[in-house]
Amino acid sequence: MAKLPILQFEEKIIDTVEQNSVVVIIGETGSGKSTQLSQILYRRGYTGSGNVAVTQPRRVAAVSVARRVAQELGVQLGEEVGYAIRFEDRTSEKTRIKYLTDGVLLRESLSNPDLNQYSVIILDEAHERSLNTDILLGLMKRLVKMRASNLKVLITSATLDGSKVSRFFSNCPILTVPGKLFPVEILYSTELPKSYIESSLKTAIDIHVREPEGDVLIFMTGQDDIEKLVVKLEERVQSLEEGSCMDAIILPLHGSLPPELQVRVFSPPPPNCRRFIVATNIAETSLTVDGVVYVIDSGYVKQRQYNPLTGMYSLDVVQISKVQANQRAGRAGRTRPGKCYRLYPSMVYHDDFLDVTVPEIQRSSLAGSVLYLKSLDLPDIDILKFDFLDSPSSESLQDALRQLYLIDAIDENGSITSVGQTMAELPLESSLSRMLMEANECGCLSQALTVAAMLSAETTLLPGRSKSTEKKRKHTPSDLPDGSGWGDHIQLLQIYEQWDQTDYDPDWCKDHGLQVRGMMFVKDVRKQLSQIMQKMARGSLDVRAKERWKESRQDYKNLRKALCAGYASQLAERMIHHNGYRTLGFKSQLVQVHPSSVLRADEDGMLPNYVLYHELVATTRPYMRNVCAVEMSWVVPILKKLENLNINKLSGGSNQVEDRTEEKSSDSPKKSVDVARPPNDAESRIQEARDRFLARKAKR
DNA sequence: GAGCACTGC
Repeated sequence: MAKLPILQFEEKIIDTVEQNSVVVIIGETGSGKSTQLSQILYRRGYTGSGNVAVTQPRRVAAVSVARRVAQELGVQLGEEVGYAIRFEDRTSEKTRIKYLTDGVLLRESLSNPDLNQYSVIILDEAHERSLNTDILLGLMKRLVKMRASNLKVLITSATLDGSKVSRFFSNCPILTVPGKLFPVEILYSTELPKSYIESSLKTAIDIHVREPEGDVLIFMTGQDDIEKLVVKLEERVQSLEEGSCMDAIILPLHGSLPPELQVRVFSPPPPNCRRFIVATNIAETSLTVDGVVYVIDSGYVKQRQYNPLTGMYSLDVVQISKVQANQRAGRAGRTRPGKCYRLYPSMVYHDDFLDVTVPEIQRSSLAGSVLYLKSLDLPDIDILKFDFLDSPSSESLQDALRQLYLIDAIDENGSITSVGQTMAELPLESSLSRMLMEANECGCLSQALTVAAMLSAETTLLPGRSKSTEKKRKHTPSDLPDGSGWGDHIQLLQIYEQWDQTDYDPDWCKDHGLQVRGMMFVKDVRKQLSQIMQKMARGSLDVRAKERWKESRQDYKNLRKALCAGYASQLAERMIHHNGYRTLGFKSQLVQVHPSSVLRADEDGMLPNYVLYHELVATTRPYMRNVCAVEMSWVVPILKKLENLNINKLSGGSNQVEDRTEEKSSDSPKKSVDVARPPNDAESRIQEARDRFLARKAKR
């Protein structure tokens, strides 16, 4: 077996690490950085006083790389080499090299901020810029100053721009290790296509007819487009003259595909047969398909974004970055020289594409992260001045502070409260952590645990979207409990309680259109949460706990009250004459209850005056997803708190921020509630891009 | 009367 490129750099790496606390290592795909760096340091005695930690953004990566390294060192997994991911810790006293997800390292840092069990911390795949990696980068900067004598930090990245990370760490050295990628020829379109599905189809067939063997990987934005293209490809391939070219297999690949269908891409094709894999960006980093020689890149991706001014999430089709385009192209060069067909002109790539993907920290709600950092209680850290590689906007940080204040996690001066301290220890969104704390006071903790666990698995819980959904639909809704009209949280509770009654029968899930894996995940989460809450719980944590009020009333009043405390920053008030709502908060939004909700209207057809919502999503319209009825008397004190909110004080008074709360909260709705959103799919986006491109070309 | 990129504690 050929030596991995990184091994030729062993001396250089050791020399550099010896002389510096922080080193950036740029290693392209196939350099061996993920498996070899830890072994080099282990071999060279860096595990004398502590262990080597290697973080990974994904669970599967942590497990598979650990397994590989254990094999290479000829040891049992869990002994000298182990891994730790949520629900699974395979390490022991003997462990010297530990692979873990970055989320797990953050949790460890909570109970041991100095992380002194480690002598080396390697942040792998830092270029992916996951929210957790970004927070770890900030923490490492502080940690290397404190532990300069006994800690080494290595940051690895696959992209060529290590200078930014190096500058962040006071110009630390950058080592570059070549990868084992074959050259990939890039072919641009001369125009932006009218339809990117048609254009992908044409390119795919051209490759099939003209090019030698090798699989084709096509990047699309989502399930819908993938299914359309798969159908069209099948038609076209069948209409080709028999014997004119080799056989073809067409495989879809996306996250909502059941795992047994996902793994089909790992079995090699029969001889004289070409595979077409039509995939989302799951094939960009998460899954590596062997045998790909041709890549077709539409240049688009679906990205979830959070707007801190409105509290609204949206899933938008956006142009990819140059880094992403190159990552996609690289997928063609893993086994031999390949080709990448970009369905956009090089001018668009150079002028329109961002250099790097907008990091997750600038696209997410930061309530959880801010609470986490506050809970570390680092004396030298001011949250609004925290040293991030890329700072989130001040709007985003203020949004997080407002949310945390409303749910009592921080006080009016921005200091963490004892409630907030406990909340940070729970692996949940802060709203759900707060609900658990309140439920513990209200005597409904066991129910709240169930609701929190069910919401943690929200997406996997939805009825499977098989083709039979249409038929199932007639039976399923009546089979599932209806939340007694109070709303979706109550329904989730009732679903789990029914499943519990069957002793967690997988068939019961299938019969009721629930995903078995999703429900098993809920069970795991509930168990984990119970363990954490055990030490402070005031009542039973058992699903079947008989709570004192349960027999007499079925209005779930205590649970809804606990929910209201948790969702104090996610409340809405119904309009006077119709069933539209306006959100109560910094910037009022006109929203509607999502049609899938089980919230019930009264005999006059009116919905409750006040509701809480789990999430605000802008799809075809602004919707509240997962709502629950609350009472006005619970809302009033929260509104009072909202009136007195002073963002300058919350921010620690350290920066001059304009307080816009006053003017916004008095806003009265002007527009109708039916604010439809323009279409948001790749074909519409490409039309817009095409218009822009043609206009610009005409000018030149 | 809707609609599901991808991760993770």
